[in-house]
Amino acid sequence: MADEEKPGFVDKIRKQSEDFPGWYNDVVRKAQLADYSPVKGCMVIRPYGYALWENVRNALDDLIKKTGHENWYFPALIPLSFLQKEAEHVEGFAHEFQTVTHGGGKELDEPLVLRPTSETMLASVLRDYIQSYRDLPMLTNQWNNVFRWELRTRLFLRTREFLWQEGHTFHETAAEAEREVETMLDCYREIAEDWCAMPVLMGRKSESEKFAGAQYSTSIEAMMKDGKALQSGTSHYFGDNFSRAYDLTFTGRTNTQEHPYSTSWGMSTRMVGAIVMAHGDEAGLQLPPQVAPVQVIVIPIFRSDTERAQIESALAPVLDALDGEDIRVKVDWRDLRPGFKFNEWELKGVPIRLEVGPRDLAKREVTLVQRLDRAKQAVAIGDLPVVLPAMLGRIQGAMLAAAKDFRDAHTVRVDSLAALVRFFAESVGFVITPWCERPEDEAIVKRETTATTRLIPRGSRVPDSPCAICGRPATAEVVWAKAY
RNA sequence: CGGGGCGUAGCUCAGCCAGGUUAGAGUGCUCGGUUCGGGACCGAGAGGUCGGAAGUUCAAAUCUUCUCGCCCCGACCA
Repeated sequence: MADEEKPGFVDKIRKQSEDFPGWYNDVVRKAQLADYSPVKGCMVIRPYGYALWENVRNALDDLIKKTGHENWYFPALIPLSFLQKEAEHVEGFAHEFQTVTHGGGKELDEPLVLRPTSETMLASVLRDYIQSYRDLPMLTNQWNNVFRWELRTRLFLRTREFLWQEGHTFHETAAEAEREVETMLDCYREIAEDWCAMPVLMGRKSESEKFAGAQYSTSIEAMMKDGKALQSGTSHYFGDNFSRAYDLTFTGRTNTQEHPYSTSWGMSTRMVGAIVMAHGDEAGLQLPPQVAPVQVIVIPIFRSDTERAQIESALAPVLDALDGEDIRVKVDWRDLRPGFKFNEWELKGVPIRLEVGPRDLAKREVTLVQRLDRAKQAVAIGDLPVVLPAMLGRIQGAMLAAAKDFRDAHTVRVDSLAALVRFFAESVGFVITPWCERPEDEAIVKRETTATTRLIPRGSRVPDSPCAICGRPATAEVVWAKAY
């Protein structure tokens, strides 16, 4: 019998193995990450979920600044005409617009669109800020909310309003802009792997999957525990598409009018959903220590005020020391039975539980339990400032390794359409094939399997074998998956 | 927007097919007591426009029509 099935353990959520979407909803809501709101398609991000997002956000914000970018802020409302200048961009986004048509009780002369993304606003404003090659590169970022009229919404994964950062940069040369695209994709990989313990594939999107208005898009793709892919960050190369459409020019080194090359890149609150689906199990959420709002939950076990006082005084110096180690510790003093608290904090995914009661105190010890496998171990109180950071580090590493093993175990290479169809008929995961990059092939595969191309891995070589779908000469290796 | 499912207490649901006292259970919540190392137990209590509207009927949670919302699958998408 698995631990999860024993009486007494978390059983208030649907089973991940039987109903993955139901499990996901239960975990998000019962771990108090988010809830549905009175507004269709929009969610309330609750304190625990927001704290998780803040940890991801802060790590990414540091990286963004370290790589030379500055934060700023633009309006949430964009004049409709701004959005209509770049043909491909409008075509891609127009059906997702949510529009403000009235103000002060009167109809506006021009409708204002709630930003689905801010390329058009940036390009319009930057005409004033970019005059000379000396003003470049302009490396910017903004943290904001964006609005897209999604037909089918899911908490964190797809909502009509979501939080993200959108980076926008402008460069003198195409080569420099393309390096920027790579740099930021690397930042996203770092956030995903080193912070969220989520291994990702990196690479270029196919023509049909790219961002509307981009010359090409790149992304990181992670595998969720149901074998589906989740695009977890994107970095786009625009060439001079936007600067031409918005008549953005600068005076070059040879006194000629030139169009800057631009990029944009984004990572959103979707990452919270990714963490849930990449690490969660039958007992609920499982959080990587690096981003866990609470890394160590202390469950004091006592029956009398005297016992409580003894625990308090034993814990005080330890809590001070852990604070010095920057470990996020919380003591759950609530008047509830320990077993109840064990379950609740497991559901909420806290990496380490520290139990301390009379039996432990008698030996000057505490009991540590890892969320990962419920492994228990007694540790001398004085050793905690050394043991806990090391244990958190090991858990972080183990979670990344487990996620990578899972992905590898669900990744296959095939060389025919028949094999691809068979795989998705009876299995889940990533399939790598040679491909000729014709969109017709993507349409065929989508019709037969509902899977789509996720990306052409960075650094992958042109295969010798022909396209798995149509037999024409292959120009790339591509990863197929069912995607969120 | 197509297909399927569901709206009854904060949450999970029973009751509906075969209309009929004052609409129920578990859980959660409040109070009291006993408890406390894996979701305790006993007792008392609060909590409901049965999603909404119209219709049929002596009588509607239950039947009919319309409508709104939510979930799942698909199309669209971070």
